[in-house]
Amino acid sequence: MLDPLAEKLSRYVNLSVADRMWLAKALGPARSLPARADLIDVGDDPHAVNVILEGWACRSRQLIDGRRQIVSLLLPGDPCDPHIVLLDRMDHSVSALTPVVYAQISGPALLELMARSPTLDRAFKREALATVAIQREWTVSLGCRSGIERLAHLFCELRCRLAGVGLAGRTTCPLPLTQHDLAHALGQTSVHINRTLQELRAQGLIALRGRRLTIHDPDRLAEIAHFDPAYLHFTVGVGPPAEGE
Amino acid sequence: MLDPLAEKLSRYVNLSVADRMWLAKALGPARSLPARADLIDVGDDPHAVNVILEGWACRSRQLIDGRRQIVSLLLPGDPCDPHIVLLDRMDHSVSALTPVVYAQISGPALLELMARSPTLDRAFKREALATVAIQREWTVSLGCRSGIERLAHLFCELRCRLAGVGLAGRTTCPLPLTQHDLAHALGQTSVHINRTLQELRAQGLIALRGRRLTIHDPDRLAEIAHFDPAYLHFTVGVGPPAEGE
DNA sequence: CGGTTTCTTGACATTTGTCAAAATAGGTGG
DNA sequence: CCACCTATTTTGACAAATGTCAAGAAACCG
Repeated sequence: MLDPLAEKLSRYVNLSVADRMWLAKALGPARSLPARADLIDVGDDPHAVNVILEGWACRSRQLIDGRRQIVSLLLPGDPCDPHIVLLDRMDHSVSALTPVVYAQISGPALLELMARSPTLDRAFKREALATVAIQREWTVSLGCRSGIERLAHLFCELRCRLAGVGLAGRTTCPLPLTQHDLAHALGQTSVHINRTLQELRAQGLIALRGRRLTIHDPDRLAEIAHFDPAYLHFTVGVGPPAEGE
Repeated sequence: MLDPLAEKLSRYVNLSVADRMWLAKALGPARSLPARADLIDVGDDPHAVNVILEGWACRSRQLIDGRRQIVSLLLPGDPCDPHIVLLDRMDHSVSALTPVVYAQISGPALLELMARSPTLDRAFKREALATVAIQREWTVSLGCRSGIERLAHLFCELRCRLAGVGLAGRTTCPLPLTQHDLAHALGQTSVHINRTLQELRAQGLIALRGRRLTIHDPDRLAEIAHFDPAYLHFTVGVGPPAEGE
């Protein structure tokens, strides 16, 4: 998984060897961040696009009384809004949930990239559209799925997205989130998440141990979740399933 | 309100007269749609960008068991994802909540527009970023705001967005949604919305009659809602408040 | 091994949903 | 302008889902 970004963009377009090369060259040096640290904070002026290379991060917002909502999860290969550079002020923060390795693409480098390769241009645009679609799907989850459905849906989505960058098998993937994190992402209490997880386990649908998720019955889980992967817009087929880490 | 799109884009950049002209020329003929009709349905292949000129529409998703979630509201001036043309299949539908007048910008016309004017290019990109930011804020609302806070937040947001296209005053704006619509947008029951509305009225914060919202105490409403308009990213000031309709 | 984080449990409170019906408002044809 | 029909809003009684608080158990980390 040297280049999860290229891997991810490959789900949207067919990248040429040259595209991959340019992409690699546009990426700045790898940087590391410990868990819980911020990549960007609310109010910062974003000057580059961050790309997650290893580890998990999230976008989150905090209300003044302390309530916190994880608004989206960023997995390896995920760029943070290719056009974010156009904004003057972050309206949310991006922080590491696990230790994270990331790299930056500067604004000018990104522009050059997209000018040079129409394919990459198209890839970034599709990626952005898929990202909004995911955001919409989260809105649907929070708006009208029950506790158990939300959890099931999130698990289906995460497995799919990770599979898209070769980090998940058909029935298993890493899940380095605490129940507290899950609670913040799904708009519920960790206590309630805990009970819902037990329900899923009791029904023999999943196992979750040692930061790894195993889905025993993918079809039934997807059915419970009302999960339809169409919104991920993976137009180019996912490669051979690696039972990856 | 001849050109709500130009008005809206003016919140993100300073449009030149030429920009406005090109914009007007790129827009296809105005089309009308009765309330409840679909502009686009799930599964359709989007071939143009729809721009709302008059009336309100929404993006929504429906689960197989009938549950429905309004995922976002489209007001006059709102374009539906400038790059949507790149997708092959809609993952949600866009439908009219009131009678709607809209126009289309074809894919090629949009590309030409953005090639000709860097300002317009920038405007559409910022508009897209602001749209995602709104989607994120809805995620926050559904994830961690209570019934009364959600309603308050939505009202604050709608007034601001409408003011951005000259359709709202400082304390009043049209609100052509039924309580049923509000319920679908806020992930609650219409019965509960009804009770929450009464609570807001009882506290002397708002009035809502005849499809028009009046906010008696904007500051307190914003405070209750934890509303901070920063996420709308209106970087260019809103013009003189019209007590418009 | 000791300390910290994460997970689990129980009893209980609160919010929100459900169902069903009545009241009101709005729209249309006569 | 009235009468009637339909869509919307409002109410009440009750059920279900989820949150709160507090404490103990287990896992993880150095």
